[in-house]
Amino acid sequence: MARGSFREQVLKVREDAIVAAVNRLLAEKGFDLMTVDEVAADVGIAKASLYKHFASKEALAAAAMVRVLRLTAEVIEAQPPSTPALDKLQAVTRWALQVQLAGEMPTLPSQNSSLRTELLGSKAYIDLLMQVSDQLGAWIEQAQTDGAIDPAIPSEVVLYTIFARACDPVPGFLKAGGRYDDKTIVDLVLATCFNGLQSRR
Amino acid sequence: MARGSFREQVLKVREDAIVAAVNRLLAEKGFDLMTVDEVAADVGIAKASLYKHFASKEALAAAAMVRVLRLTAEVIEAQPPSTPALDKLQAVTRWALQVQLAGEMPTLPSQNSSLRTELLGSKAYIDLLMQVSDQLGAWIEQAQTDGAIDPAIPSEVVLYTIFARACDPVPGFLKAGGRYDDKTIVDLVLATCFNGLQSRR
DNA sequence: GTCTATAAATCGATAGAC
DNA sequence: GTCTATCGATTTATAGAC
Repeated sequence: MARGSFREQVLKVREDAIVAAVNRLLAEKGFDLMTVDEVAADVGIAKASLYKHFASKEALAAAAMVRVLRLTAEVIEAQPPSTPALDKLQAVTRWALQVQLAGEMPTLPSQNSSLRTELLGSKAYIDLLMQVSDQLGAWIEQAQTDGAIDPAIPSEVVLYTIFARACDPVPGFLKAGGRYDDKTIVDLVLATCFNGLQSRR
Repeated sequence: MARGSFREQVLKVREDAIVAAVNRLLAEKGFDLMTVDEVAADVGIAKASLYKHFASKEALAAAAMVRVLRLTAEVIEAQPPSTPALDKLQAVTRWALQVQLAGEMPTLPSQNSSLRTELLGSKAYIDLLMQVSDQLGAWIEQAQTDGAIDPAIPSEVVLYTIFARACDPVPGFLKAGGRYDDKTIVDLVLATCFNGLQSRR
């Protein structure tokens, strides 16, 4: 049992390294431009070895998405219960923007059908996605009850709008411009998202 | 001259058909998943003939982007001068959301470097991009002077935020949900963008 | 300029030895 | 499980006849 467990741990460490590499490459180049050869080279193993761990390129991407959803769930759970719902939502959104700005947010093309199939077939992915959505959804409705978030906006729209910050191109544009540091960019985008472009009087 | 002009017109019609097909395919599948074979089949000509009109796949994409920028410039010019700047900005943003929702907004991966090179090397693209940016930028600063748009937000951030509505995934998600018609979706996303998620009191 | 046919390169995936 | 070597399919791009 001890040797089996050790072996499993070695395996897990290697698979973690693979998923981390996939995560980085997905964030850098996206799914279509990421090649399995690159992933193998990045991890330092042969491509055939990689396919002993993951059945396909789509499975690699799904594993990276599960990883980032797990991190998201952890950030959600780390929010103090006494905090107002709006603040929790902003904190999670801020975290997502920071991850994206750090070049560590994997991005998937929603058009790719083979990828969609793989994701929808992954129980770990679906379960985590529902868990995250449910928790954020509860906060959204609480914030709307509080009057902090506009009750006229369907909670579904609020959820999608927050989710979309993870692949918002605006932070990248502002970073490329070089006029603002990361914290300022996050503050600007977060404020634009929650306050809107129009003046508040 | 007349025959030459006629020939040129025939050529132009064919090239317009090519660019329209590219535009549709870019909107549907994105640059990486769009193949030149598909474009040729869609237009109804051989692939080799296509390459007589455009030098590369990147050149095809650039032509589609020039097309949509031209349309954008037309929409901008069609705004009545007496309209308040904020209303003009909202009208243009609304138009972009409608085009995207209709599946006619070409989308390019900002990560692809060969594509970036092609776009930056296209004078027509750069000129139109600057023209559109300058006109929108002037309206943004006017709206900030009016107090309609928050003067605390750098105009650059406002511009990027409006530009980003052209590739916002939220309209597509809402459409896939099937609970709202196109006009409602546009209204919701537009309101979220300009008013923000938080309540206005 | 349009076609058929094919070159040239890339990439996902696998065979088979160790 | 890891490796080397390679298959098979796809895709961009071009050659050459008409």
